[in-house]
Amino acid sequence: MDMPIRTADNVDLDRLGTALGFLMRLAQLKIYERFFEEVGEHQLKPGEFSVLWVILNNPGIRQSVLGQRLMIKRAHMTKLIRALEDQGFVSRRIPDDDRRAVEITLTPDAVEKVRQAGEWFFTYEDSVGSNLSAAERQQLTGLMRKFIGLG
Amino acid sequence: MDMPIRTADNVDLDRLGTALGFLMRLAQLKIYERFFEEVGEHQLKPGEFSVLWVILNNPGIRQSVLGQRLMIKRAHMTKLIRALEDQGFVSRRIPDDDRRAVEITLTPDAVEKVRQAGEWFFTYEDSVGSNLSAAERQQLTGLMRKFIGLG
DNA sequence: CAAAATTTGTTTACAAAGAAACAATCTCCC
DNA sequence: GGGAGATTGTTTCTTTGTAAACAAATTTTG
Repeated sequence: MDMPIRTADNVDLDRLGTALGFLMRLAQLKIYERFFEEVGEHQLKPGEFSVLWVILNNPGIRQSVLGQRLMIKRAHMTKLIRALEDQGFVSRRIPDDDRRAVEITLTPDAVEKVRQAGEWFFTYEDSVGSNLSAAERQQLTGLMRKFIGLG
Repeated sequence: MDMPIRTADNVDLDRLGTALGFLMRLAQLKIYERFFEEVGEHQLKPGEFSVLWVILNNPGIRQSVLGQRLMIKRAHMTKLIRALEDQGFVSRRIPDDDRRAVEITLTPDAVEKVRQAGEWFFTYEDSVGSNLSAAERQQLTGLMRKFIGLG
């Protein structure tokens, strides 16, 4: 009878509780939070790592393409790349091909660093969704890929 | 041979392409982007709406509990609630019970507004994931709920 | 019961991300 | 070839969200 809600479990989300967009926002926040609890200050944040990983696997990729694939806006990408350049991770090159564009490559030093970062990053990623069964987890991954429009 | 990646579809994500955390970040960005394309400036942003919706369904809920459920940090919640109060959507009340806490309720005017906002909000939410079959979509919703630890 | 520790919310200072305006280059089409 | 329009990246300004230090109230504990 009109008792104020005192614990998060008692909160009635109503239709919000089955709204996909809402659920995904929650999921992402949860993953991000646990990432910092567990991986802590392992120097590279998820956003930075994903940028570096994609550059590792696609040397010479253009800034615009990188941004499209990772859904990072141009203005923000400029800042990210500059920061990574300042840290000596990447180098930029203007192709003769199209002198507006910028091609990004890992520096020789960074190649090994990023591979190593991949070790713990994917170890963490593999632990995401461990409250699901293996089958469910795989199903979820597949559905997410289809949802996004990958593969 | 060594041709720079020119289109997003050609980008090789390698293991990142099946990493759940990464996929969810992408999914959420995609949903958010489409939200603004389609719903545009329908006055209420997703974050604001979800706060108001939860207050509607849990009158007198405490700020801290609201934050826990929606994964919004205390500092940020303070700002959100104050903004909503300035717009006349919510009122705050200090319970005798615990004079540190704040109980939030919708103003009488806001109740109808939020119900109406629910109309278009959930219409949009229902359209999320329409590139999946109905069965897949339902499966995805269920897996997401389990993943998050709901229900 | 009183001091210590915890919880709740606010404030201030900062980081992450986006929007809009801009400059440079390139493409298209007459 | 030469302008109109599109693309690419940068800059500046604003929004959104977090972190850390704080104040007030509450709970715990010796």
